[in-house]
Amino acid sequence: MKGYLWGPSAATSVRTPQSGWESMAIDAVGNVIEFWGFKRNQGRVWALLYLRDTALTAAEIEKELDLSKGGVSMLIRDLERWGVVLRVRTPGDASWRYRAETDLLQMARRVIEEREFAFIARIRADLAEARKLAEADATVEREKVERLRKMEAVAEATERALNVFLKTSRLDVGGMFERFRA
Amino acid sequence: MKGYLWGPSAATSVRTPQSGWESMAIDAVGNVIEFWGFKRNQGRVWALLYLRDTALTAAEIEKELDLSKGGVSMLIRDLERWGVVLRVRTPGDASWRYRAETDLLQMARRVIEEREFAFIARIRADLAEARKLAEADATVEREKVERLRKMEAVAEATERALNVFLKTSRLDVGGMFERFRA
DNA sequence: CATGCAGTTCAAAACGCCTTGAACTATATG
DNA sequence: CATATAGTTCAAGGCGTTTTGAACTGCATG
Repeated sequence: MKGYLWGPSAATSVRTPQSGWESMAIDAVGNVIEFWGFKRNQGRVWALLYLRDTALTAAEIEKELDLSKGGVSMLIRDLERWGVVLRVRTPGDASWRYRAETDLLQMARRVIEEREFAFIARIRADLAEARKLAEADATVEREKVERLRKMEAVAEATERALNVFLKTSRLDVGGMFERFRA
Repeated sequence: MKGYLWGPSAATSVRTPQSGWESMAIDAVGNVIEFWGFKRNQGRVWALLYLRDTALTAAEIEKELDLSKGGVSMLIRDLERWGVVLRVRTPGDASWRYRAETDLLQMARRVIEEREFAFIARIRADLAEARKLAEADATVEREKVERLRKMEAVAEATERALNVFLKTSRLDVGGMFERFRA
C-alpha cells in the first residue's frame, strides 16, 4: 500500500512479474493470518513461498513483496521458529533459500494454544480471586457474588469455545497440507 | 492507570470506594471483551453497571473508571447500540442513568457475526477470484492452481471454525443471563 | 586476511487505534 | 427566555505495534 511509485522499471530483473492473481492470493492469505492474530506480512511471506513452490532467497522475497531487508529477516525468523518455513542451503549458492514447509493454520493453532489459553486462564483466575475476596467480605450481598459467578461463566465459555474452535479447524484442514513438496 | 493523583479527597462524595475485588473483576471483563475484539473500556463500563446492578450516571461511570467525559459518552453509545446497556430517566433527576441489560457474549456474537463473517467472506472471494484468473491463464501450471485451491480451503476452514465457535459460546452461556433485573 | 555479500539487530519513524478535552449542542428548570 | 448542567463531537495527542534503514556481524572466497 505504499511503494508503488517506482513500478516495474528497467533496472531490476523481475523473475516472475507478480501476475495480478498471485498478489491477490498473497494478500488474501495475509488477511486471513492477520485475522488469526498474526502479522499480515508473515502470511504474505508464507503465501509467496507456498505458491511459488520454490526456495527463494531473502532478497527475492524482499523484492517481490516490497519489504525491507530487516523486515524480511525478522519475518522469516518468526516463520522458521514456528516451523512453517524451512531454511535450505543450495549447493552452488552462497546465500540461504527459504521454502514453505507446512500450512499456516497448524502454526496458528499451536501458537494460539500457547498464548491465548494462558491469557484466558489468567482472566479466569482473576475473576475467581475477585469472587473469593467478595465472599470473604461479609458486607457484600449474596446477589453481587452471584453476578461475579456469572461473569466467571463467561470467561469459562470463552475458553471452551476457543477450544472447540481450534479443534474444528484441526479436523477441518488436518491432513490437507500434510505433504506437498517432493 | 493515570489519574490517581487527585485521590478520594473531600470535594467528591465517592459512593462506593472501589473495593479491590470490584476493580479486579471489572478489569477482567475488560480483558475478556478485548479478547473478543472489542474495546477494553467497553467491557469495563458494562461490568461496572452489571456488578452494581444500579443505573449509574455518566458522571459516576467517569469517576469510577477514571475515564474522560467524551470517552464515556462514546462507550455508552456503542453499548446502547448493541443493546447491552439501557438508558433510563429517573423521575426527579435531570440526567440520564445507564444500566446493564444483557450479557456481553451475546453482543460479541452478534457483532462478530456481522463483521467477521463479512471479512472472511471477502477473503474467500478474493482467493476464488485469484484462482479463476489463474485457471484462465493457460501458462499457469496445474500444480499452482491446486495450491490456490488449498489456500481457499484454509479460508473456508476458518469460516467454519468461527461458526462453531459462535455456536458453542451461544449454547454455553445462552439463557444464563436471560433475565436478571426485576 | 581483505573484500564483499548475506543476514541480524535495533533505534527511530510510520502507522493505526484509542482517549482526551475543549467547544459545541440539547435539555431541563426557575 | 436565561442559566446551568448533561451529553455529543471531533481534532489533537498518546500509545502500542510494525516497519524501515543503517550499522554491524558472520561467513565464504580469492
